[in-house]
Amino acid sequence: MRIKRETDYAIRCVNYLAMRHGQIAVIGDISKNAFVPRKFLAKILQKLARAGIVTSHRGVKGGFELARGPSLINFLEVIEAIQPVEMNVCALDDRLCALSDTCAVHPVWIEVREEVRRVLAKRNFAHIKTAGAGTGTG
Amino acid sequence: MRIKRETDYAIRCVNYLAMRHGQIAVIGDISKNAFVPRKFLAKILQKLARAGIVTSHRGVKGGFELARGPSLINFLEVIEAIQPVEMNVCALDDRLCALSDTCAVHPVWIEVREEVRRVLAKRNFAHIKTAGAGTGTG
DNA sequence: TCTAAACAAGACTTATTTAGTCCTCTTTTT
DNA sequence: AAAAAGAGGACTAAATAAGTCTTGTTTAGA
Repeated sequence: MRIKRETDYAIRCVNYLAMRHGQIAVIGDISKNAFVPRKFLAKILQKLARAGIVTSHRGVKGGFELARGPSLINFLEVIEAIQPVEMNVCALDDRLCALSDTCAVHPVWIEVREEVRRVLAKRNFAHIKTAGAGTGTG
Repeated sequence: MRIKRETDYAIRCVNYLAMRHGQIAVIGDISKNAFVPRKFLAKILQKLARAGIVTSHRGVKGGFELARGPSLINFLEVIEAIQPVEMNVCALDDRLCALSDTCAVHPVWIEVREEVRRVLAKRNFAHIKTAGAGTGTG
């Protein structure tokens, strides 16, 4: 049970922007500092922008910045900007499992999913200790 | 972020054995009732047996049964018999990410992983309401 | 108003993982 | 010894993940 690499990249990217909150950063800059492949990062930033987590500026002097303060952005939203937190398919959408109606385990998956989402929602980007150099992968 | 189908099958399989705790069930029987492909289920049961969750009996009159009472088996162990709970790769093993040492996000993934594991460990197979017919998928 | 520096977006490609099947072997009861 | 189980490795196909490529649009500034 693992997040996608893309999601890890998104978290690191947001973390980098959080460290330089207030400044506009260009894709190439974020790419180098968060160690994310440039082209791939461009896609990720688009998703974060659509989710309202970052703001993009086009044109010469363009780039990206956080849409809000780091303390107002949590892990859950960043993750869900990239991929759903499902745990089990049925917990996200009953219709994806033919047996949900009668299944005794189904309600447990629903509960588990909600608890996990709460765990993720508790962490925001002001919580992260920017101790020293670190921007690296997790 | 999702468990594998195989893991879902394992949970349903253990749940079925929990419902008929005390009896030995044959693969074909479990397969029909838990709606898991027979050959695939055989593999899953091997993993559950190696993990000490079920006991296998070979030969004629053979089959499988729970190794302990349903209240003594939790979601986490069944899941981890099939796949690790990682969240992010680095949270399972630092060495899988070159940047773990300096990464500011790394410690957060470690915490999150432990909390998620606790959430899963809280659910055991006595907790599951076997209300009516239900054995279906989640 | 032209140009260069940015981002936007969809199509495409490749690698990896998942979800199984198949075949052969061993064990155990009758 | 025969038949009914499980054990285990090799193999395959489908799905998903991870990225690249190409072309287009926006904007600041000379």
